[in-house]
Amino acid sequence: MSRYDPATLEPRWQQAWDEASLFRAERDETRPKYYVLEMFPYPSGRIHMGHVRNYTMGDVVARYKLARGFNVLHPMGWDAFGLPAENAAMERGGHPADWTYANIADMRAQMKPLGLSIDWSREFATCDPEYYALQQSLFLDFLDAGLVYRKPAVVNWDPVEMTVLANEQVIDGKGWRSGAPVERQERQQWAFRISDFAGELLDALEDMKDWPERVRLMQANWIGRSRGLEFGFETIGAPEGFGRLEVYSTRPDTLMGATFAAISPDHPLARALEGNPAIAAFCAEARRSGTSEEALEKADKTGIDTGIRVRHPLEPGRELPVWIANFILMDYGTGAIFGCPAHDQRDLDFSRKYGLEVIDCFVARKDGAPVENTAFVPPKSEPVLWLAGLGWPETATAEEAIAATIDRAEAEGWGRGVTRYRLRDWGISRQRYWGCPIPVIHCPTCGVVPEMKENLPVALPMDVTFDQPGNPLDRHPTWRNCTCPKCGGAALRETDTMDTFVDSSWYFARFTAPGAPTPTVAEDAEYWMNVDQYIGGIEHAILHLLYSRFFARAMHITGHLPEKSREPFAALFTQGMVTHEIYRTRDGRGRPVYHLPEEVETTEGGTRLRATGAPVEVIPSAKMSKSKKNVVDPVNIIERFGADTARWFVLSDSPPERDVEWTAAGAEAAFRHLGRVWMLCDRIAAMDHDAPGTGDDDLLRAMHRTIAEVTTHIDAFGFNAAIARLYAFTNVLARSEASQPVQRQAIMTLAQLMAPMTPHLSEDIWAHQGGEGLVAAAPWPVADPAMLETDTLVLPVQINGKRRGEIEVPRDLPSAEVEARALALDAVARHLEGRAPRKVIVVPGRIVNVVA
RNA sequence: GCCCAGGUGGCGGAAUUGGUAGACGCGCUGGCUUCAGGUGCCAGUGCCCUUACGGGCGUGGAGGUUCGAGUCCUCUCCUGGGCACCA
Repeated sequence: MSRYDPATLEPRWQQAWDEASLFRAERDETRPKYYVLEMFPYPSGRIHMGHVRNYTMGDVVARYKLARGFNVLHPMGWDAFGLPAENAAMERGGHPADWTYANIADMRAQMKPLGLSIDWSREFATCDPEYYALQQSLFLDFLDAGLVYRKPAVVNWDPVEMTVLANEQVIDGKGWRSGAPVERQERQQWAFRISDFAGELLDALEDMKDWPERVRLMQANWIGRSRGLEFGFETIGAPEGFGRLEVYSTRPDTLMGATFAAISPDHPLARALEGNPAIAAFCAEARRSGTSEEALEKADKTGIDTGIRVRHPLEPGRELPVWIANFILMDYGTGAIFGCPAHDQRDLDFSRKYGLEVIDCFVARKDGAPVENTAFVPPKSEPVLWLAGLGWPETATAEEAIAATIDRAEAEGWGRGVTRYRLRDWGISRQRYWGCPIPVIHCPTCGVVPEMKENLPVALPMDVTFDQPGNPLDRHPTWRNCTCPKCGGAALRETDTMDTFVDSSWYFARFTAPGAPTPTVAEDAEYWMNVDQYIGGIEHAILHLLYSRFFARAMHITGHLPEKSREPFAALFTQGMVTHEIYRTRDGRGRPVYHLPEEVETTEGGTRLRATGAPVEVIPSAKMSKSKKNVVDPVNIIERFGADTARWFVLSDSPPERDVEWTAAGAEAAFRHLGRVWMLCDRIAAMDHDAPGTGDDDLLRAMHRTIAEVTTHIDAFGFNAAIARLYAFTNVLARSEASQPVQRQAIMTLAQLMAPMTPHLSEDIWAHQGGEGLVAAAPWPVADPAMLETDTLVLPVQINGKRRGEIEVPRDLPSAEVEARALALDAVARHLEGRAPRKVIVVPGRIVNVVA
């Protein structure tokens, strides 16, 4: 008897699939297509268990759909632009392109042994000049269609590195590398007009039933539609040109409680006042904090009185002070608000800090007390008792009061109702080298001029260094120099590159025609689009997916995608992370020291270091991270156990949408199980073909039930539950004494049902049992409904909702008879203690409950 | 701070529309095989009381709806994720 040896078995079958071109996707209008896509990876150089899980899930879907007769498209590529390549160049020298392509080669070599059913002929990287040239042509088409413009936007500027920093690179207001205080700076930025699509992107979510509810909710909140009042305050003492101050509020019902107005430090009025050194100093300080919403919300609320005042629109005699406040965002609304401290916690904190007045507009209907240190903010649909209403009923809800205020403002002409979105336009300019150059030219005579399509790509120069601060494109001796496409005069190239989210916003469309000279090909897009199943991490729930939805619309408007592709992802699945325990000890000074899994051992006495026997603290279920040393390298796992074990384990232990904890014991158990299945196959092959067996029918019934259950679970993405059924069936088969032909049928069906998860082992079993062709190409087994029926049922019998016994009854026994048999049970008689039951509930085919 | 998700045995988790809580796996315990280098097989395993029969308690906590709640409702605690230049 030979041993289960994945190291020899797996490469053999990968070669067989290759030779059969089994996963090569060809357009074929006579067959239904199925496009399954996993979010493509960033080429960091090493695959991790998260990749294994993500791509295994996609592979299960792809292989299953292939077996169900679909023409499957399952491609792979690389999200290859981005900061890490530049950081590597800075730290180690070399060029980002070399680093990136070497990483891609390494990662591809690590992925291939997983045996994924990928059409590798369609592979590309977003940093390929062929890809970004087409992205530049899309940009020009978008520009032409009015979907792109330039606007000033606020960025994190590191004055030492002379570069713009990502939010994650700003730590406590300082640059992560330089340690220099970061400044908020306004720069001209290219932006996509995604906010023009805000309403549409929001409304369309409604129909996207095959997206997770929470992702749709997160996107809806992100887009953030609100209805409010916009109006202008008349100002007193403001500089020339600032006669009115436009404000926006979603709570105009609290206007009578307004006690101050506040503007963003980036508001034009604030800038106009910077002649005052105190104001200039305040604004400079405010701009020093990060630009993220989180940083603004968490920062202490501070402000400065400008000395300017505004007139209350309904009580012209009342004047409100105008403050500059650090928590007002220039990007939202008009960058100016009126503050009503009684009904907004931030405004209240601010008012208490600076001694501003607090006026209650309404109080709770029961025990309504004036506001002290907690703002009164009940749900808008709740009736409240109005102290400062504007003619609406004394117990109106905020919703009613808001509508009434807007109506009145419009009737009296001092304000208007406005629907606004929280969603801002998508700023795509990055002052970085390793990205897709924005194909425009700055001409001293013609201004901003698009590059001509025949000159694309605007290619990144290779002769650059990263040893000085700033963007290498800015300081390149010749790259910027060009001629203006309009007037032919000397001009300069744009040195900003595009946000890498642009690269990933259309790669799924490019996969439908990866070699074409145009971004897409109509026939291919028409046939392959949309992505039937998209799979990726929840961390992309908002940005990547929202940008892609916008991009698909923009590509439709510019003629690159069909109408149906406005929503490019028919179904979305968000998978959880792979986690692992962290092993921690403390050094002499109490600082944490982390240990690799192989450095520790767990016995009855607890977990200890192998080397010293020192006790180790175990922290469960932590995201794998190099600094915590709790990473498991898939390459090592595949070497030791084979790809099928890795695939089986990452699917088996947790529901796909949740995190899975990698454990060495679990991986070993998976390996042992696959070995058992393999030996089972061997045993069945060696059986006497003609010897009589017992229990043929039982085994066949179990087999058909397993087919039905596994199929249902795979359809519902319940891979862990499918695997549980496969375990159970394997146990049944292992104990079966059925005849050889029936056992052979059972093991071959088992191989088929396991094939999406463990494709190599399944091929081997299939071949061993004399199956025809490749199991990967065999049609999916179908359960015989007649074999799923049973003649009798076991019904639990409850007394007052507690299970006390069970009865076995014929399937179609009438309820009255079921009731009689249940009452005849000893346990029922004992609990009734001679009394008649008050009620008996019989749920046919389910349960009997006796109410005593 | 705001938004979202999740809490079920020692562990990962299972459980059509509200209908036998703990499937399946890990771990652990006992036994068999004698395999000496990660073996196989059998049995048991939520907690507590009980020799047994049987009983009580159990899905983060508190209340509620129901013949019946892991599932529905209200409040609450804890953990994880996202927050626009990380990809």
